[in-house]
Amino acid sequence: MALVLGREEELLAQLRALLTFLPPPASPPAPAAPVKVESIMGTSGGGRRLGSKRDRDDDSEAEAEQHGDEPAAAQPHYCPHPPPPCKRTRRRKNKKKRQQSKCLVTTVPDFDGYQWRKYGQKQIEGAMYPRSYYRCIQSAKQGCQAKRTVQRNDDDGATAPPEYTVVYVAEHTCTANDDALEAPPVILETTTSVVVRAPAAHTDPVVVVVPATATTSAAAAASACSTTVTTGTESPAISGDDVACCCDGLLAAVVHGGCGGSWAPGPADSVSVPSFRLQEMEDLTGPIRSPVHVVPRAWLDR
DNA sequence: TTTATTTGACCGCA
DNA sequence: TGCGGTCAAATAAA
Repeated sequence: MALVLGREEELLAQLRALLTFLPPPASPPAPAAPVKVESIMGTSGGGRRLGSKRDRDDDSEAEAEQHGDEPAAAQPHYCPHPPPPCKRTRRRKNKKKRQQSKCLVTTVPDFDGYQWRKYGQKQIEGAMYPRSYYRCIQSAKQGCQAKRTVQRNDDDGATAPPEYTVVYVAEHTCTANDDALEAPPVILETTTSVVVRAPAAHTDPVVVVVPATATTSAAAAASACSTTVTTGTESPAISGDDVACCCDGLLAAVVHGGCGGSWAPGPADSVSVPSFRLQEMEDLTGPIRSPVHVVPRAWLDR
């Protein structure tokens, strides 16, 4: 028993460490701004210019205008009226130095409590799937520097649900979304149950993090999604038997990798989560949803 | 009209 | 020099 408690504490510590990039434990999670239920990349946008804007000379103006989106603090060296030595006066803010980052492998890349806006996508050398680049949706309003990249892990398509490697760069500096406290966020009301897949390839424990109110048992949590959490490039130190605990509104379950093989995919393993359903990730050919649909703790307490 | 996404070009770092 | 990250016009959806 003491052993289990110790593991819980260990898990808690790790979760907290991870969640420093996510909603702060003591304060309401930032998420929450009313989000659109549908923000599926594949259904909107899609425009693409034919010519290169950089062939034009009005870049400086556009750059200056664009600069308004970024916080002054984020660009301490930016001069509002610099002689444009080149077409791009605004230079990388976060490329020069490696920023602190955290890596997370998950089947639900959007399930992190924050809203993100995609600003780029790129096919990475040697990667089967393109990498998507997101920044915090509060970057414009509050100058939040948080960013993340989402890339589907290479697989032969045999694994389902697909796993994504999410790398968080820079901590959120945005405060809890005020709007979120004024109006409830829209929770995805997907009616599809989450089909549990046996993480056959996993030997590491699988950490599942879901809102505490979403399920009543760790097993359900584990069934809701499978998320392997890693910090940096290191494997989590989590090990051991199934553990369930509550962590600031989050219910976490650690499922030893060995149990994965015992999970048989199929309808029998579908789990319906009352009042909170995780969104089933669509096939990778589909878009990666940007907005996150998570119940802020403030809402849970109501 | 506003908002969000797509996507080729640009640019810095390794 | 190549790769990865970012920019921003174009464009579709809301």
